[in-house]
Amino acid sequence: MTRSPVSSAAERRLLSVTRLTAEEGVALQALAGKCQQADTGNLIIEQGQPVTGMALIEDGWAIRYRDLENGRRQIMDFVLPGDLCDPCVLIAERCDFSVAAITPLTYSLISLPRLMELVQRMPRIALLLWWEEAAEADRLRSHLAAVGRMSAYERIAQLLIELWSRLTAIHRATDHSFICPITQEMIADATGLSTIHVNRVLRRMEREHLIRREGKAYTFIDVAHLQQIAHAPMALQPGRLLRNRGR
Amino acid sequence: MTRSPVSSAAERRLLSVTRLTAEEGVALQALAGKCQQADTGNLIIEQGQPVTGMALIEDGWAIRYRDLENGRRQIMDFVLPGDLCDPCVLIAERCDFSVAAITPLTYSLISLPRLMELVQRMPRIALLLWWEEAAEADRLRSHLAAVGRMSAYERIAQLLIELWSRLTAIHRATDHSFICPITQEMIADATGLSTIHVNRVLRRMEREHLIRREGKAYTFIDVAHLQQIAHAPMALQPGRLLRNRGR
DNA sequence: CGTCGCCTTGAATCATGTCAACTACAGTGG
DNA sequence: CCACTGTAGTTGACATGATTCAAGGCGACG
Repeated sequence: MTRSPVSSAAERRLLSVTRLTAEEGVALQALAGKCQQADTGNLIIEQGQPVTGMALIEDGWAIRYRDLENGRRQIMDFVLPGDLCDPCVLIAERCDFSVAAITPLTYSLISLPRLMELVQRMPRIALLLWWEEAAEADRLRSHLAAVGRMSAYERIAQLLIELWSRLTAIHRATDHSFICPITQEMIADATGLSTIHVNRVLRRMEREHLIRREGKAYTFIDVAHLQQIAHAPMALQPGRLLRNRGR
Repeated sequence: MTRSPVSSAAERRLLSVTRLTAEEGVALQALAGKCQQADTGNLIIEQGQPVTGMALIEDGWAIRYRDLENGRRQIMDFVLPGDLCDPCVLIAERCDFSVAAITPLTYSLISLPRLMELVQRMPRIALLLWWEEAAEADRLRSHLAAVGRMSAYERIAQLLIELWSRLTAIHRATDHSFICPITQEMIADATGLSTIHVNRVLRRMEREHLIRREGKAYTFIDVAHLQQIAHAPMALQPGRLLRNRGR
């Protein structure tokens, strides 16, 4: 198997076990060729539509969600810079969820044929995508456990901790502060609560000196306590196949 | 790429887009070599432990779940005959969930090294596993949406419909009846409800002539209505890479 | 024939949802 | 500059779905 810049970028990504770094993002993006913009509210992927490619988020936030009847909505997770938007693209005919930008978004789109060709040439890329899929399943399980079995207070603490640690991994959180461009309604749709109750819980956390908020800026005053409330789990670690990168 | 019985079994599975048939199970099991038994309550996979192999369920039921503090528990999904237990094995160092038999269980275990070797030889196997992973993620998303945004009534209807259609796919449900060896406590842990409330909802469904129950046997009296209540989504369909099986 | 797991039911309680009203602020057009 | 509009956040009063507590039933099994 020959080495190419892309392969090494992917492998570095595996090594770091975090989201893609900006550098790696650029490398993969170079491969993809096309770079696109989306405005707040634009759909990147639409529930039920055939998927045409895979998106690598360069900058900005998106949500992955599903619309139910009655206008109900469940947010599966938040898509951050460096995230691969839908690795399932290679595997499934059409997605069962939508992805929408919630801030202005920069992303590069890798078309399906291009991606398939790449995967044929470098099977390790498929492993990377699979790992991405597994990591998402991992987050889904944590999320499910939270929504199914934890109190509103715990769920929201967990969401805040998760966002903070993911942002820290991509160096978008300084110290114990981060900019979080999501509305309380989105927190509600992610945690399975009502908007109003989310507000009450956030205010309670402020009253209890766990967090501070100024507009979209969140600051953790007592991280340890917050983590304890959230019963914060560890993130998925890569296994042998991805770790031993021998020839 | 050479053809082997295993490869063709796997491909048939892809074609059928359902769980593995008994025949295919036997084929893969032959490959695996070891066949094992587990009693009700035995752990197949333990949360946090390094994974040593992948299990293909031959017969019996299991649950995939996570234990939280306070004795709370979230059941992620039910593992049925023909299911591959943890494809994530190739990808992740250790699982973030447990799998426990809830009936006497027959399964074949494919050890990790064996599996890795097989995947090297036949990359399409990796795609199959990946697809399995994607299908599970799909079920997780439906499950999350149900727990986060649907009423107890809807959630339980959805669970019943899901089990019924999965059992139908492997020919373990006749007509509108099936044997469902799960306790109401498990339904509660899967749907994020209390045991008592699960009971009330089930009784209500009986009163409303939606279902009938005799011990572990469930019968749907009004499937259409039940599906409507459940807002039953379609299951994941495989995409191009798996569908076009050209050379 | 006692014990244990599972199911069932009623009454009281609680967490969370709903409704309604109000504030704050940003954008927009006159 | 103002009036207007819309979106997001905040708060109280009240409603309700779901939980908890408590008690009992029923069948399986040693």
